Amino acid sequence: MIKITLPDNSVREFESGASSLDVAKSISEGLARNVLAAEVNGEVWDATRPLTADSNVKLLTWNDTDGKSTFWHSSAHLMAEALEALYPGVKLGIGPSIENGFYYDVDFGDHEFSSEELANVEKKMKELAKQKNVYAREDISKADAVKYFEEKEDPYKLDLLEGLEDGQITFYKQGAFTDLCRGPHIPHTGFIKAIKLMSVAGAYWRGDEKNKMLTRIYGITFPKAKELTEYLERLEEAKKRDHRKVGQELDLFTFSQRVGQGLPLWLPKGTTLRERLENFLRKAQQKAGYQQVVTPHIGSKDLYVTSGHYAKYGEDSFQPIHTPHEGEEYLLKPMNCPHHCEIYRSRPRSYRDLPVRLAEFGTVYRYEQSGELHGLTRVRGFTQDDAHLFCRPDQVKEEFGKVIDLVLYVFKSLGFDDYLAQISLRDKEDRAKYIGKESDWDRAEKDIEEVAAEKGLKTVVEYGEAAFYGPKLDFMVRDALGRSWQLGTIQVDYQLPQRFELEYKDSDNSLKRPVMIHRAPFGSMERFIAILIEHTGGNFPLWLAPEQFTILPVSDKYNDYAYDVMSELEEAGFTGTVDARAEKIGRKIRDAEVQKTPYMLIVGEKEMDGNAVSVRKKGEGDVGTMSVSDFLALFKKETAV
RNA sequence: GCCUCAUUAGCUCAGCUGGUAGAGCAACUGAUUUGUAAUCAGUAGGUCACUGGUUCGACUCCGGUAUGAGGCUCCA
Repeated sequence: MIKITLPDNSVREFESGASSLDVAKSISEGLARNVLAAEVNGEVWDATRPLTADSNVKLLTWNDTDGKSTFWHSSAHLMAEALEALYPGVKLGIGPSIENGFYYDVDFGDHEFSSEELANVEKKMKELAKQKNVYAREDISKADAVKYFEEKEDPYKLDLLEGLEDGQITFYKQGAFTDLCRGPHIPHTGFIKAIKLMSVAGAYWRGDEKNKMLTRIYGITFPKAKELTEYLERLEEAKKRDHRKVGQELDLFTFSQRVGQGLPLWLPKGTTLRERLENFLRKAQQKAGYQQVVTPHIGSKDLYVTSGHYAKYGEDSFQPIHTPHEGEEYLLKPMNCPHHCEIYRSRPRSYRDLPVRLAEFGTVYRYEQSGELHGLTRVRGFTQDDAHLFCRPDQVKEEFGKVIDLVLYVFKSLGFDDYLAQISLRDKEDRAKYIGKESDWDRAEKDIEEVAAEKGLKTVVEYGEAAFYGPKLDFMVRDALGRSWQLGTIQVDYQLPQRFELEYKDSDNSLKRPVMIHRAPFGSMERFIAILIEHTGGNFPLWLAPEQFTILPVSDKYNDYAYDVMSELEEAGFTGTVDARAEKIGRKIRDAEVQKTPYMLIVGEKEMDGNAVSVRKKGEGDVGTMSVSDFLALFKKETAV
């Protein structure tokens, strides 16, 4: 007999060889019907795999992340089975689960697989799912595995096998399909009730562009049809909120072929939104002791040779601009830090001056591969809400902590409540891609980890995600649709101060080297606004809305009064317009609603006589008539950040 | 940059297997003076992304280029 300990610490006894599924059955049949996999001593196993020793068992269902990923991984196998049935001779690459569903990379040989064929594959999958084929695990020797795939002439699986050790290789079989797979899998295909193949895309074998391009088929599956419907509805909602679409509808920004790809043009309303955000941050930074600076959009090539960026990115950047006669070379600035370093150097600094905090909404230009460009989230010219903090080594932790406070204040003010801090450290093996002294790195990495812990941040550590000059703390926020975005970043840097020979006179009269902290709470204005648009669906908080109110006169007899009210509101610092068109009030309301204007003020006979406005709130409707001064008070209260 | 797909009026989209284009909204003109989500009528607007080719004839078929979309790779 073996002892199985469940998460609630209860212990049950079973005969050796019983499976997690048997454990589930002993609790309830209903549970057994929903068990997809089990976590056995911290490792995810097939629910059907025999337990042969005392173990801690956690049963995994659809509600567990690992349960879901097992479900989707098994779905990938199901799709592979359908593909083999429909397209004999296809070669299979890898088929993992992903955040939303799964994919399988397939080599169709000469056949060009088109998205129109997806429905057919889906049908076959449904057919196979109904057969409730069991996913069977089998240990196999490396030699036998190689033999199997040699006979099948599958170069990709053979490639994978090369990296595996004998004795650790398993096959999984369901129905007529056998795959090299570590597992685990759900008990049988019958669990997969709702299937949707989403799209087809190209993907290089092993993600290396030197390798052959395979056809990647994305799909998603669910244990219930209703969940698939809900998922598709969420996708629809995301599509509706796409910042590229909303940006066009609300006249925020545009692109022009003539200007160039990846170079956004900000329209008046978008500019207002952007300036409101900048002013908000400027104010917060002023309070936190930052000083605003302005630097040019280009800089001598030498500046970037000094910073080390030219060596690393020169080839993959916009190429230098040459002066006509002197043969000088300038680069469009890809970042602001070198310029800020020179500002630091502009005069001798004392230890009493530090920290020096230089902030700039600095526009930078980076050559991004054409295929990478995407709306406002990935562009070639963008503005960073940048700042560089020059401090003494003993101030690093405190300064870093203050930056965290600022970033969190920004998130809170803008309604991003769900976030995670990612500590980005060096790659554990490949150290060649980083510059600077080992001891500096060690210290910086340690500082970041400590401050994050002291601030009580929810963190994850990612190795290999550091910048080439130092470790980072990146904030990942989750938006209203549950999608995760990387926003603000804070980076510790010992390298640039050294390369630029930055110094300060310490209390003992010796020259010391300051430490730099790079930080950007928004990241870039462009990207942040894109995320904000999708987070809010274009329904910006009142204090950010480009047009905060529209005054709607019932007829042109009241236009003069409408303009009077507008002046009064504008004088109080708010922005809006009068819709003076010869349209009916219903039409004016509709247009203001479509433009997502937060407040509509309807004025006619009554209002003019009483120096009042009828207030209509977007999405809510009529909220009654009030005097202009009462409305102003309400407005002021609501725009306070 | 690579793979796949797309590009028709300012916007959203029709246009069957080749016979040079159409709607709704927007714009403009006129009428209407309007009370909480679209007033009516008229006018104008397109080298069908660009560029080669096949054809008696190309929006339609084929090649190239540009731009966009979904991926891959990349991201100071």
